[in-house]
Amino acid sequence: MPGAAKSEAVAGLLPRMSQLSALLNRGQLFERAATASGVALERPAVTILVTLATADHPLRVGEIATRMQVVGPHVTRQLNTLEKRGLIQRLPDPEDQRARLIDLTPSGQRLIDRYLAVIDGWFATAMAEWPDRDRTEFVRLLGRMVEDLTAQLDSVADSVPEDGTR
Amino acid sequence: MPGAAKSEAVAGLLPRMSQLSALLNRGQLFERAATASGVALERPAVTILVTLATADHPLRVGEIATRMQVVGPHVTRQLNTLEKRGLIQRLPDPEDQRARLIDLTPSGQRLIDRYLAVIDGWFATAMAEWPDRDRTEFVRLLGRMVEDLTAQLDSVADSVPEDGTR
DNA sequence: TATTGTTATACTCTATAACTATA
DNA sequence: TATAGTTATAGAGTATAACAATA
Repeated sequence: MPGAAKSEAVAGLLPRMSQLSALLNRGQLFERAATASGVALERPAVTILVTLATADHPLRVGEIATRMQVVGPHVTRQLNTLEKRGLIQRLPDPEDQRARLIDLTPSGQRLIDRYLAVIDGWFATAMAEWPDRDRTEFVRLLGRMVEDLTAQLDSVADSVPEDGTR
Repeated sequence: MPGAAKSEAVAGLLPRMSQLSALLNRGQLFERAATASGVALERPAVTILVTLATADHPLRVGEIATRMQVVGPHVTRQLNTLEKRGLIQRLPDPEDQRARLIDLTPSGQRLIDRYLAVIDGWFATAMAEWPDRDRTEFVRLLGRMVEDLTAQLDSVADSVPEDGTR
């Protein structure tokens, strides 16, 4: 049987990941960072700005949705708000008249830079006592975990067609 | 200035953590595991069972809420469903007549064991190619990150009393 | 006919407010 | 008077359905 690793090693992984997730979603990481950086936007809107800032080039609506793992209409609604506030702009995509390229305005870039600076500062402080090597390793392993877990879930989805096993 | 670590090392941490969180919340880790293990419950209800299973002894309602980082009424509502289905039971707390101790029934224990076995199996498969050392390190560092980030956010909350800075 | 994005609507999850019982 | 839990209600976040425009 391939693919089965020691299960004892991974016991306790789900609770930890859930806690981390709760910290992001309800532990007010967002809320407090927004306050501390003077950002008066809802969480989903900020998430879009973070996605755009991380991409460093304009993204299509569909691409934003994929990266955020949400559906298109959700992105559209947030973009409407962000556009009204002058934080993003919808540009025509020269390669496809149906699509739009979403880009940060200078004002949007400044805002999200402030926000990310606060968060990164908190992360840095939280890990201040860590050995350098642990910091590097954690970022690396976290990235790999996201990749491998995504692939694993995709393969599960493929092998369980429609209605599930039962 | 104490507490400031290299910020370059932590750049990219937020996107990764967000992705992991999205995988848990919307990437259908839960939904697929529930299907694969034949668990017909909503996500919040399963989260409570996981919390109880991880604790290995009965918990008060308030303690469940704290561990899940949610408020009391949310827990109560889920418990009502779980009790009706015979998966948990409310026992009197001998030390305080106001409190109740929530415990898994044998049926609830079996159900959550099946569910956790599926998830742990997926985690193990996702990390099958990892060196043993990386697996261990990841679990350790993830645990420490949760601790340290929680402490950091608490200290931020303390230093920003009511209305925030601006 | 398939795809990109939008609008309108509905659902899931969690919080706040008001209350009861015990400390 | 404060605390543990419950009930009822409200809100935030995201999904599904129906549609328009371009490919």
